[in-house]
Amino acid sequence: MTRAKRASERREDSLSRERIVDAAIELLDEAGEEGLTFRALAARLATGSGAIYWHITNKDELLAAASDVVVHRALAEVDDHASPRKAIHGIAMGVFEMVDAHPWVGAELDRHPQPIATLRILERIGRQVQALGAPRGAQFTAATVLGSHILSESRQNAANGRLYHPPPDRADFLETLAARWEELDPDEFPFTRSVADQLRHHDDHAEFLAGVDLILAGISVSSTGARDVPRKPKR
Amino acid sequence: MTRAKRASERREDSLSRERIVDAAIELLDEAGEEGLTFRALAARLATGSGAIYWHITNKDELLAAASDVVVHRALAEVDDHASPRKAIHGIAMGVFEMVDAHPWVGAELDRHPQPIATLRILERIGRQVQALGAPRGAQFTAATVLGSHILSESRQNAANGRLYHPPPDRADFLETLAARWEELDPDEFPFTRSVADQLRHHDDHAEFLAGVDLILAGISVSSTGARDVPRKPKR
DNA sequence: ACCTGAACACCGTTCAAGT
DNA sequence: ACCTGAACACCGTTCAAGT
Repeated sequence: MTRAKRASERREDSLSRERIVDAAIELLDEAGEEGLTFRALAARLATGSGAIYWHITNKDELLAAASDVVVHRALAEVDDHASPRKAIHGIAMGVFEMVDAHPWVGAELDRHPQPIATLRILERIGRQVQALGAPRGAQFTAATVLGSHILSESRQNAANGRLYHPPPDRADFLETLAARWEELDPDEFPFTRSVADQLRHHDDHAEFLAGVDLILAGISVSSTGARDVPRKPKR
Repeated sequence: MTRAKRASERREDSLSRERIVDAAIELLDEAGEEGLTFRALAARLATGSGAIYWHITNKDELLAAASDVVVHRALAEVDDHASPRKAIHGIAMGVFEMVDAHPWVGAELDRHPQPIATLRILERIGRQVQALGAPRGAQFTAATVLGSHILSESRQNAANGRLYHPPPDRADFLETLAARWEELDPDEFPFTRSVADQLRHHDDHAEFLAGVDLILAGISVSSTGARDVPRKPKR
């Protein structure tokens, strides 16, 4: 056993699922989703493209594994021990910054339904929803809504960041966006036009957390409303 | 002018952006995202693949145009004239069913940030948020949160529906999902495991609208809180 | 102006052949 | 058991040549 282990580690440059996934993450971070090809990956690992298939089923599995690693690492750094509201803010910001640093994760997380990485996020949010005292039947809804807000907003932010190369000045970007919205047809887009100007003073982080708090407010209303109902009805 | 118009309509099988987009929608509905290739599209339109490029810039633009048409049609059938809450439910269900019928739209809508189709949805929701009396500064947040919930949940539902071929019995699918969640590591996934059993009696539509109402509750709290603040402060 | 279809520069994946 | 790299069956996109 010790011998077997030593044997597999003897050449630390030998191929392994872990090394492949790490190299894939590097490639994704450097060159984006289109930068991850089996040929480029094989070149980086100094092997043939076919070798990768001995360790990994296909590209989908590779992307899922890469996402899982990145999400896992990001969540490991989030501190849960504050109040539920603060902990949820912490999780939200952790995910936000993780997707900002690895934009491809955002796309991957909802390409497929419920990959393990998404469950990890749901789990961490759900624990805080429980701590918040939400009734049992409402916890799933609450966690899901929080999760989809966090992921959507994170993805949106990351996508905006990578839209142009090189990334323009933040204020310029918002100005361009606001101007575009203001050019929309007044008959078709009255609401969108009416909020366009707010984009000019848009604070991503503040807006993001305001959304989280809006949902938290909804949760606390639902909780108080339903808390009177005993789990096992008396009659 | 009449002559020019007649000339362009003389052969109703001549290529046009509109015909290309319609054919693309057909192909996407029949064969999914991977079914849309320029070769297949050209075959269906009885032309060469290069001809399409005279009318459309590239595949991204084609997907965006196809999504816009489908979203536009779906929203046109939604009735806005009920109470704001009912109208928002109507928009939500309209989007939900549209994505269920055209699963590829769900993926497309958040592949790129703010394509026109997403703005259409935001617009319709935003009008109702205004009607709800949300304060000016909170409208954007409220509409965004509602929009991301609606799109996430719709996409999730559609993705689940297409996961297996042929689609299994609904109850079987939920049972499988619940069982998988219950097999997760108890130390890593206590919350997820604790709600797994609820999946067995999961009602998609009810859960979806419960999420919408949760957010609406949050909006009304924020609104009452802020409504006292006059738009133009007196001092 | 608009269409044709071969050609280009790629992909993911497979597989006989090696060690 | 694990790796190699050529080969297969595709893609999106371009472009000279046609009408």
